[in-house]
Amino acid sequence: MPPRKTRSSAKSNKHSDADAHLNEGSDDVAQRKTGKRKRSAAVKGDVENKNDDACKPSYSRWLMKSEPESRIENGVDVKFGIEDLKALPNQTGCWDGVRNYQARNFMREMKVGQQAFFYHSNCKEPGIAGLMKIVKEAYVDHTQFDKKDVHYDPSSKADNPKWHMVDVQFERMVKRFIPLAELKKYHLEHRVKGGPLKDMSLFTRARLSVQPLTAEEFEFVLSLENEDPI
DNA sequence: GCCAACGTTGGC
DNA sequence: GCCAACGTTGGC
Repeated sequence: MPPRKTRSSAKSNKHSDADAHLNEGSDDVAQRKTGKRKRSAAVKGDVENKNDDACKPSYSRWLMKSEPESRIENGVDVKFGIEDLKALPNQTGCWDGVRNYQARNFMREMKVGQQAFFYHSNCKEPGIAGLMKIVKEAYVDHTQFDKKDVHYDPSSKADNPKWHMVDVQFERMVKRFIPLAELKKYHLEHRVKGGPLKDMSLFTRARLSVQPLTAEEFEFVLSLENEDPI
C-alpha cells in the first residue's frame, strides 16, 4: 500500500454534501483480524463519557498530526501545516489521507464541535501549534480512489470504502508553540511521580497520527500555554 | 540521513 | 493464526 503521512490536504468543504454517516462497523478489518474487538479505542483512558451500549470509553478531545514542512512523496508535496489550514476558505479543510485503522477509527468517533490539537510532525520543531475543531463527522475519503493521489489505495472498492475523514476548522494558534520535547519531559516526570501525561498517546503510541486525549491530558497541555517554556 | 518502533502482508 | 519479512512513521 502506498501510505505515508496522515494528513490533510488543501480541499475544503467541496464534498460536504456527502452524508455524515458511515457504513458502520462494516470494515473493521484490523480488529477482525486479531479477533480483538474494541481493542483500539479501549486501550486505557478516561471514562468520562460512556457509550450507551458498552463500557467502551469514549473520547472527546483529539490530537492530529500533519507535516508543516515540504516533503515530496510520489512527486507531490505533502506539506500541510496549521498555516495551510488557516489559509483555506472558511479556515476549514478535510483531514484526508489517513491510512491506518486505529487512526481512522478514532476519526469515526469524532463529533461536531469537539476540539483537536494541530500537531506538527516530521519537522524541525515538532509540537503542538494550535487548536481546531471538528466541523463535519466522518465521511468517505475520496482520495483513496484517486490514482493520482499520494494516498491512493487500489485495494479499496467504491462499494465498500475503507477510509474516512472528517472536516476540521482552524480555531486558534496556541499562545506559544508547545514543543514535543517539553511534553516529553512532563511525560517522563509523570511516569515516575504520577501526573496527567503519564500515559499520553503521543509517547505510548507514538506512531498514531490521530490520537485521543483524556480531559486531564487536554487541560494539562493547554495550561502549558500560560507557563514559561522549560 | 539514520534507524527504532511498530503496523501490514502473505506464506505456510 | 503464527510470524518473518517488509514498509512506514517520525524523532533525532
